[in-house]
Amino acid sequence: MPSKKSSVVADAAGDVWNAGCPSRRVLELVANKWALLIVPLLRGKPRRNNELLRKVGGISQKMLTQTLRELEQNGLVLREDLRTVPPHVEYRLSPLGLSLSRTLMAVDRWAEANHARIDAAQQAARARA
Amino acid sequence: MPSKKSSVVADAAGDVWNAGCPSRRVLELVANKWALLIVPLLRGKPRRNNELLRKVGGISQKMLTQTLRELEQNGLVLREDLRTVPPHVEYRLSPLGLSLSRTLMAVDRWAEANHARIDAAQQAARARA
DNA sequence: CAGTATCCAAATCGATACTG
DNA sequence: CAGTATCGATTTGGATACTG
Repeated sequence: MPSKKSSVVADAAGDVWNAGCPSRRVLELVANKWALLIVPLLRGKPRRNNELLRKVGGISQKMLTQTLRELEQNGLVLREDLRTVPPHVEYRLSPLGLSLSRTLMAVDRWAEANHARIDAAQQAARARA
Repeated sequence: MPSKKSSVVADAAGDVWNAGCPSRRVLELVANKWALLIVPLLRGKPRRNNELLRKVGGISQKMLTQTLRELEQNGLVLREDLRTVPPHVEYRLSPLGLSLSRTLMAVDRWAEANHARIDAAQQAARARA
């Protein structure tokens, strides 16, 4: 009989764990705090550059642009230039981006729900050390 | 009447979006590819250093140790030294880490399920540029 | 408003050599 | 086996100044 196909997580040969697999690129695209913050923020209404700059605490214009461009290049974010004067540009999620946003929102929520526990654990570790 | 308390995502003042909020630290802890790969790998059985080194494609000893220590310090991973000769050390998830692993697995799975779409979008973008 | 361009300090990370 | 220590190349990212 053929060996049972194990679940991806049980056996690491699966996919993202394999450097070089295309899914690893996607993981790296997503594994950064600005993407983790921006993508969920883009749900619902489209957002403008300055708006994002204000809402994403601590981000610089450089990183905002860079992250948005990267997300756009990978089909997650759509950029719409209304071609007005003064300029008005809107960013929103593509359907694919919307799908991703559900997953990333879960990460954000986990962070918010558990930061107290993490902080406590860190305190305890520091006390030990 | 009091203004309706908006959902965290609808209004960014919430939490992770606020630089300086403790939950942001948690986000940064998790927003890195090695954590995203290691935490889900630790589900089920405990894993050893060399085992992880092999399973997590592309990671170096340095990054493995560094990531494990960081996760340990924050209460997500438990390190057990069996104190044998030759050394035998096992890493496993704490209950908190197990909780996180469910969220992170979803990210990994999304990457695996959608990398073809992302690749296609990127191709298209390149063709355009 | 919505960016781009540039400089440069700091953080990241792999490779290598070494230890208990 | 399970690390630590160190060096140096690369990357990252903020600040600042400028553009259409």
